[in-house]
Amino acid sequence: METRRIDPVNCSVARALSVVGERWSLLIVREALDGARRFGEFHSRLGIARNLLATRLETLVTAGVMRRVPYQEPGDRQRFAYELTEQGRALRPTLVALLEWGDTYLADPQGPSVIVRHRPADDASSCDEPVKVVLECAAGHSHLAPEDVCRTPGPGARFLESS
Amino acid sequence: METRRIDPVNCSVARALSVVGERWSLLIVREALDGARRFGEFHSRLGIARNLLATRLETLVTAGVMRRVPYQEPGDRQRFAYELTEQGRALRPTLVALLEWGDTYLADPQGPSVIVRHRPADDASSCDEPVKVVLECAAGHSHLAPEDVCRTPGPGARFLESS
DNA sequence: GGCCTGAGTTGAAGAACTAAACTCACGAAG
DNA sequence: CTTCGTGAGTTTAGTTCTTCAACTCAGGCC
Repeated sequence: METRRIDPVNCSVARALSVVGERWSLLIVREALDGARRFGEFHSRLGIARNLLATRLETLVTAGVMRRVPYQEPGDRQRFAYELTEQGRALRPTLVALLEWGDTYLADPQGPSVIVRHRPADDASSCDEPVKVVLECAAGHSHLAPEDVCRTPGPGARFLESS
Repeated sequence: METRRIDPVNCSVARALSVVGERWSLLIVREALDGARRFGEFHSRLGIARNLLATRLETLVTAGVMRRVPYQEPGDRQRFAYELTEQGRALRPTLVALLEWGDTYLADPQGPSVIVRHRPADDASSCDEPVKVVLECAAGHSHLAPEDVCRTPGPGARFLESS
């Protein structure tokens, strides 16, 4: 029998990248996690072209990563802001993983420009220690090395016959 | 005093994305983590255009994510294969995080097509339980929610005066 | 009314991506 | 020694995506 391979196109990584894999998407999400809400904030923080920002925000809203909400500053007309949905906030681990990778291998000589810290919103138990992303299995083994994990087919796997 | 904001361009996420943020880069790394080594393997698994694959592999090699190594099949001439460096393998947590996000929010109705399992290379302690990515702070608080972390300036931070 | 501001939209030029045909180096077959 | 087959790219032409700059649009303010 031929060895079977998991179809690499029917994969959540590919689907995830089709939503947040475009050039500015993850940076927009990062700024949103950091508190950006308005069109102009994203524009001036990132320096992204305005039309592209409009397109990206629309894509992210359509994908359910962000939400377009009306707001009104006193003495100003109604405008729209963009905020993350729960789905969007769930990208935090991905961004922390990328940040860590960048810090480790592409570091600024000065050191990292950003440190992610444990600081709950209610600030009651202000811990403030740096946060890392770790791989952990369901049996409780933690801090797995990249070599200690492998991909296996799941229930939705399609296969390709290797030719 | 004006509130100071961390310069969002001088950031490891942005630097990381400049290396692996292009359309196919992370999928190439994923296939490499799954054992792909040769030009044709990447090409047929991903369906990426050949010229683009050549360009991406060159970019990844230049960036230190992959390495070009000569190999020779018996009765064939010498060719080149591409394998991940340690820097490339370190992208595993990023890919697991993306996979998890995709599984959670963009799932195939059949269920996930890929499950990442704890299975060390030497297979001695074959645990095989599914692996997740978790946020953990240096004080040992684990399984932090996205809301429980925040970004703070590090030693290499540049600031922008908000205008 | 005329001016200002934030939030987009439009349009032209340049860069990136796709697809398919082409080249190249070698080993094997005749 | 000539031809054929194969893996690994390269070339080229066409399409799509990004960028940049200029323009529009709606309301508030003078």
